[in-house]
This record gives sequence, C-alpha cells and structure tokens, in this order.
Amino acid sequence: MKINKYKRVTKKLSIVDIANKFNVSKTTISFILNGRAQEKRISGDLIKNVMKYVAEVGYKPNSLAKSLRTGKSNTIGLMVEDISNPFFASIARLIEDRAYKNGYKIIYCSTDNNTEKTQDLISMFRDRHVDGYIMAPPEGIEKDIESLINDGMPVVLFDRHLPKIDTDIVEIDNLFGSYNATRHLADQGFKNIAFITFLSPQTQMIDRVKGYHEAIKNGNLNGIVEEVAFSQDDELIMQPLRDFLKAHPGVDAILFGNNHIATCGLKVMKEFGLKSPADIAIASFDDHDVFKLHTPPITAIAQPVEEIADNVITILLKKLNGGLSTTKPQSIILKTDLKIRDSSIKNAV
Amino acid sequence: MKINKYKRVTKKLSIVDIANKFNVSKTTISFILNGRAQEKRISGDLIKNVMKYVAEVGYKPNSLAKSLRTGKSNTIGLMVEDISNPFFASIARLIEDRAYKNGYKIIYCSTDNNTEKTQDLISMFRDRHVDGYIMAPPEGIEKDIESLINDGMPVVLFDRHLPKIDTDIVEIDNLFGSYNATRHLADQGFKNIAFITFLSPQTQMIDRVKGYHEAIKNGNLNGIVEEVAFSQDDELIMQPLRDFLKAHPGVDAILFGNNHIATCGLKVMKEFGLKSPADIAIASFDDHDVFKLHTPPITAIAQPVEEIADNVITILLKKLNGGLSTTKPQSIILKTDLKIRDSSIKNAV
DNA sequence: CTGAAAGCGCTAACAT
DNA sequence: ATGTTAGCGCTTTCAG
Repeated sequence: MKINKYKRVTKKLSIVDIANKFNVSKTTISFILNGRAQEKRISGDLIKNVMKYVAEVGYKPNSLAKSLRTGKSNTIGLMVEDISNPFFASIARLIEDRAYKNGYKIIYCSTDNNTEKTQDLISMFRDRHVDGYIMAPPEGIEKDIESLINDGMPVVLFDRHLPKIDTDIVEIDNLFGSYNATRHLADQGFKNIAFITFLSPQTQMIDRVKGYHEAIKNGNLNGIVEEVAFSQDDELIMQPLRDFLKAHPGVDAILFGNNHIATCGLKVMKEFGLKSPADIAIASFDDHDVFKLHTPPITAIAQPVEEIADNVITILLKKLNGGLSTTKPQSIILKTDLKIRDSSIKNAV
Repeated sequence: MKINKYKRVTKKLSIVDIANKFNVSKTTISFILNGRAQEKRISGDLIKNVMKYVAEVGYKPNSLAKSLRTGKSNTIGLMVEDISNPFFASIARLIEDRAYKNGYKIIYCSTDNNTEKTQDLISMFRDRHVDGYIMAPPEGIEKDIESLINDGMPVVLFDRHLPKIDTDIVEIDNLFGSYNATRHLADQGFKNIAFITFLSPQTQMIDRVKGYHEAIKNGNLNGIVEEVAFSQDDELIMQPLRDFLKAHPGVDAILFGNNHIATCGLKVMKEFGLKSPADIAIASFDDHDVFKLHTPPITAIAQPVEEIADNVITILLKKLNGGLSTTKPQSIILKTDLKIRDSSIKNAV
C-alpha cells in the first residue's frame, strides 16, 4: 500500500495515479494517451474509460517530465530586433497565433541588434530546449547560428540574411523596394533625393542602399546617403537628422530606410515646420498607422507582414515535423507594395 | 585546455560527466554549482577547479531536469490583450528587460480579451510550470485566477482589475484621467463632447466612462457615449464610427477610450475630411507616435508605461522571492499625464 | 568533507 | 494485450 508521506491533498495527479485507478500499468496509460493504443492493441473498453476519466478529472501530463524524456519542448524561440517596433510586433503576433494553433508556445525576446545579448539569448533558448528558432539575426551571430544548425536545430531567419549562412530564410526584395520608391520620387521630378537610414551592415539595409543607388544612377541624379547610428534613445537619432537637414537645404525628397528612423525624421520635420511634399517629399520602408494618418499621408514601401509570418512559421513547422530535414534550405523573397500617397506627389496640397 | 565553444558536441555534457572528470560524486558538483560549497565545507581547491572547468567547457545544467526536480521553471507567463497594440508592446518590452535581468524568461501571449482562449493559455502556463503570472485579465476569468492564487501562484494583474479578486494589481487612475480630459474639453468651450470607446465590462473602461460622466454632469453638459464592439477587423470598428458621426452632426468634441479606437476614429475623420479641432476636437487615452505626429497633434491621456512595468515586475519578483507571501495584496494606482495638444485647443489652427 | 540513493513524471525498449 | 524497468539530468536527504 502506498502512503503519501507529504499528505498533500491538492497534489496534481500523475500518470501513476490514473494507472492505479484502473489497475493497469502506467505504460498502458501512456500508450493510450499518446494515441498508440490501437497499435498496441489495447482493449477498446479500457481506452474509452481511461479517456473519459482523464477528461473528467482534467488530467494533463507534466510537460516538463515529458520534455525531459523526449527531448522535445514544444516551444519555439522567437528573436526580433525590438518587440515594441510595430513591424516586429505585428509579425510576432501572427507567428504567435499560428504557433499556438499548432501546439507550440513562443518564447520571445528582443535582441536590440546586440550580438552579445543575442548570444546570451540563444544560450538561454538552448538551455530551455526550444525545438526551433525564428530570428531576425543581428550581425556577428554567424558562428552561433551555424553551431545551432550543426546541432540539427531548425532555424528560420527572416527580415535579413547572413551572407555566409545557408539556411531557410524569408525576406523581401529590398533592392527592388527602394529602387522602385526612388524611381517614383525621381519620376515625380524631385532632383535631390536623399536616403536616410540606420548605419547597419545588415543585408536588408545594404540592399536598400543599393537599390537607392541604382535608381539614382539610372536617373542621372546626385545621391546622398545619411547613415545614423542606432540608439535606444530617439533623441540621439533625431539630432543627426536635424544636423543633416541644416547641412543639406537643397534636398527636396527623402527616402527613409525603415519606420523607426522615418518616425524620428517626421518629428524633426515637424519641429522645423517643414511640410511634405512642398518642402521635402517623403517615402519610407515599412507601412504603419503613423504613415497612413499623417498629414499628408506618407508614401510607404509596405512589407507583406502576413505573408512573411505565414512563410516563416510554415517552414519551421515543416522542419519540426522532419519534412524538410533533408532538403536544401529555401530562400523566399517576397514582393513589397509601394503605397503611393501624397507625401511623394509633386503637386499634392 | 581550451575547448572551441562552437565545436559540435555529440552529447551535451551532464553533471555526471563533470563529476567523473574530477572523480567525485555528482552531489558534490551539484553543491558547488549551487553555491552551497561553503556550507558543505567542500575543499577550496576542488571548488576552484570545478568552477574553472565548468566555465571552460561552458557547462550549463539542464534546466528542464532542474525544473522537474525543484518545481521552479524561472519563467514568467505574461498575458496581454494584444501584443501588437503599442501600449501593450511597450509594457511587454520593459517587463521583458527587467525579467531577463533577474534571470527570468518570459512566455507571452495575447488573450484577445477572449475568456476561453485565456483559460487555455492559463492551463498551458500551468502545465509549463511558470513561476508567476502577469496579466491584463479579460472578463469572466475570475475563477481561474482565484484557483491560481489558491494554489499559491504569484499573480500580478495590471491595466484593469477584477472586482471580486483581491490580488496585487497595478493600475492607473482611469476615472480621474477621463474626468480631467473631459473637463479640459469643456473648459475649452466645447459643448457636445462625446465619449467613444469599446463596449467592455472591464474596470478600466467602466471607470473611464464614469469619469467622463462626472465631468459632463459637473459642467451641466449633455453627454453621449458610443460603445463599439471590439473586433480584430478594423473595418468593423470604423463602420459604427462612420454611422455615429453621421447620426450626430452636433458633436464638437470626442474623447476616445483608448489608442486603438482613436486610431480608427482618426481614419474615419480623415475619410470624411473632418479637421480637428475646427470640426471636432479630439482627445484620447494612451499616448503614442500616431498622436504626436498627427496634424494637429492629438491631446492624450498618457499612461506612465515605465512605472507600470516597473511596479508590476517589482511586485512579482518580490512575491517570487517569498517577500510578499504573507502580506496583504497591494493595489497601486498610478497617475496619468494629460498631454494637451492642438487637437483639443479651441482656437488652434 | 563527500557519496549513495531516492525520486520529480514521463516514455519506450524489452519482456511476458 | 499489458507490464517491468531503465533511464532523461538534477537536487537533496541521510549516512558516513
């Protein structure tokens, strides 16, 4: 006879308790619970009764123990640059939904594009035995990702890739995105189109600069690129922008490299009383409410957020199910959508 | 001997491996690793060598096994209404930072204010043995939270409380917030001030309506409250707003109940070509970039996001460390900050 | 000062 | 058709 020496009445019941209840071994219960009852030819009556009882008492297997034993945690690690950036927040939200629907939980965190912080986070994720990784990788993290992949962990990158890493990746056509937007500004007759972005060695930013340059060259225009160091403090982003505007009064149009710097730019323009498009025409990567509601509305290179999230999670789920384990990593390049609004129309009010 | 940390390890090393390495038992290693070496009077040399070796090979105890044994998972469950809402995203971000700094990971998810989904999520969190819960609770979740608390789980609520639940909570003074904003509109000379918000039985919304009513009564004005059903689809929020504006041409000022509905409201006003404050003055709960950059800038009842996050995590960490286990639950009410901008100034351009 | 051993709850060979 | 048993990696009591 088994005596509970701790007398904890509220103790959660375990697989043993339910095995005792039916006078069978926990193995049998385990098989039933894991849908292997048929395969093991366990009697239909037993199956039915056990399932009924389990539902009644709301028994749930201890996932920790399960994970320890199986090595699977049903958790996905999601690392974005900054969860409070609307672009990443909306992608995270969509990924979260799909993941939960498929029985996976998300552990997320913000990398701040900080390599060391990201290494710590990866190590934490490893430690927690996440089953797969989704990340917008900061620079300098190549080795760590490689080692993840070498250890057989499913990894899906998005937003940017790492030149030396051959793994699954979902991106947009950044080069065309900024090329197209720059051409649009040029077609409107703007002559001094600047490109303002964060100083970053990341591929998405490099491509955006490249696309800009191509369009500038193509239109026989003079280009000017301003790269601002990223900072947590918006004030430190706005100051260089103020300096830039003062130093370059001839600029009649600006393409911003992403939503964050564009928002800072708009704040500075507001300070300076500069109107768009009359004083300076504006276009930016990453559409969001600020752009739609701005007066005038801001022309934006919209990323297909749903598609990105969908592709990312689909690929990862396939990998988790072993479907893609042998295939070559795939690289998905999605199209952007240039939303032309008044801020970039030459003669708009 | 230096070990390449990127070297592929066939098998992660466990406490046994490192015990073997030193020809001692895993118990000894465990004591050393958990800082109980002094207490157990383990020889200084051994301690030093083990620590050195552990650092060298980058050994990390398997957290799953640790959790299974200790019952602690060093994880906090965070449930917000919608992680893609800038208000919740920024709070989540701040909580995340503080939690990581204190050795806790965050598992988060969005409740969508859906009671059933939230129950599922709580059950998932329980199952994953999270050490503590932070949540902006949807209605109807009282029983589940009570049972959490009865089982001794630390729970901290924020943004809204549940009337029947006595637990730690961090809120703002919603009543005063909307009272004050409404008074401000009245003081500016607006006569037909409407309050537009989501239909919600949640305390923060109730209090906001109440504050509005008090101010209206106080100013001998006629009030009109429009409550729109929440929806994932913005279009379904905007349609009732269109109808409302058409049905009430006399309204000369609107106070919005939160940032989301305000953003929808601004979109509708833009559609209709309505200018603020000339056609309709505007004020809203929850400050963010859209309001700051809007033309005109929108008057906002700003919540002290940092303070909220700080208080929440501080209380939870204290509870996790057993500090508050015996004390009475505390309720913290923070002040809002009315940011008066042109959208609510009678004679602003 | 250190070690043996029990056990957290579960899965899956390997037996019957 | 079902049970026995050996771990997964760790902490902790109890014995030296």
